[in-house]
Amino acid sequence: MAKEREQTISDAVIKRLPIYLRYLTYLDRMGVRTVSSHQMGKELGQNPAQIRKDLAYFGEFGRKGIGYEVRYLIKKIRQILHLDQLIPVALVGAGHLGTALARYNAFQQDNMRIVAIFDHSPLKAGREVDGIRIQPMEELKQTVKDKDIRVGIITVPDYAAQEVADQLVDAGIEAIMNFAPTIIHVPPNVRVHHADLTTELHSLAYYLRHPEYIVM
Amino acid sequence: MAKEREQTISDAVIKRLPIYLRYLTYLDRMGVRTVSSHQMGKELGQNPAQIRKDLAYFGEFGRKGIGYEVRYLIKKIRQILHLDQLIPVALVGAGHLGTALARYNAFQQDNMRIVAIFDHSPLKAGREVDGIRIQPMEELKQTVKDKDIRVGIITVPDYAAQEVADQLVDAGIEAIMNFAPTIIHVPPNVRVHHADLTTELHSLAYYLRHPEYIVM
DNA sequence: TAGATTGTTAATCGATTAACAATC
DNA sequence: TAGATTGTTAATCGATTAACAATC
Repeated sequence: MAKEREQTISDAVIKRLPIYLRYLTYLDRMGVRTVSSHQMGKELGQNPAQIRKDLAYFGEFGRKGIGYEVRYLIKKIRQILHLDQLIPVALVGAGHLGTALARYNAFQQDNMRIVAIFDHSPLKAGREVDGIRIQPMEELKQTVKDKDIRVGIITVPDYAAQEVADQLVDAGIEAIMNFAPTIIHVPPNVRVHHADLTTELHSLAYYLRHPEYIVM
Repeated sequence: MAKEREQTISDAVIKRLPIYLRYLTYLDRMGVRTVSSHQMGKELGQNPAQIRKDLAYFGEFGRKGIGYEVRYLIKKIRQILHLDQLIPVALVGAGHLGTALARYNAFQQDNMRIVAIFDHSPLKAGREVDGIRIQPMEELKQTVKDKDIRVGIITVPDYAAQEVADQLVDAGIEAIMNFAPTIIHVPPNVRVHHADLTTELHSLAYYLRHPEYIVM
């Protein structure tokens, strides 16, 4: 039933799946059993055809005339995203942002679990964040191996980000989420997502009304 | 010289401008005077033609045969993004993530300045974060008016996000950056950017190698 | 001058949306 | 049965890239 012929699927599609998943999880909590692409599209601000097409890349999950069974679709999307298995995550950089993310509940959900925290500063090593001991950078490689860590989150200052990325790659990490405000370069077999908080905020400024100009 | 005929410019273009700006600022700090679209593209992983085209929407900033003057281009991009004026920002939700962002240096740069922090909890009201007093929600509307606040950052839990968004809109805010893991709905004259930390992380899982399947 | 690089038009590529037969 | 809704193909739309004349 499911198409296992993985034609490469575009990033845009993959980025939407977790959004669908989140809404479906909400519906499930509300006790809703089935949902149509139309309903989902309305709530999420997306074209229903797009939602159907996105899902259809991976199989036939719906029923004509009925819609999608919420629980079943949740299960399927979790499978597609590999969120049906526990994914151990390492966080590097125990500053304000790093510790906030480690404590951030929404972040610790859905089987992605921060299981190790590293920091460059000897002052921080030994402290705990949410029950996880902060380790020195020297222990990164071994810990990644021991705990089977597959994803790294970078929350160090920009000037240190590339060096940390190199170390994560060297330790055998498969994917990196970078919160440092700089572009990092990694080999093609490692996936990087840039969570660009600053650029996101700055692009917002463009859309402000500008009363100081007379616009006509 | 600059085209003031604002054909609507696509979001994709606007989102790239702060990335250019950041790199140019770095170059300036390094003492670099001019840069070509080719150089920029190489560093930022982007097609040079795209960079030239993006910039050309707003004017002729480069010189044929030479490239772009770094300082001049910085100035121009800052103008385009309205970052040449101080933009007062309010942050709502003084939890872990909120306080971390308020203290986050990269966030307090480039004329976007968090000038007020609000929290629902009476326990938090009165405390300070980085010299800014946490105010109760009741004071939001008046403070937004008094301090001419134009942008709101939402860092409350998901279930509270829509309510906070409504209050920000009611107070006359022009743009919202939403960190709560949920979609919020606002009138069309208000701009919302979703900083979707969780979905970003979850989509990363898709790209992990999956040794448990035999892929052929 | 020769080489480099812009700004811009044209070509390509990819993503979104519309439409509809199939069917619950 | 009639109405609803999927999965999918075709049409549209938009964004990216290539190419090149202009020119520093």
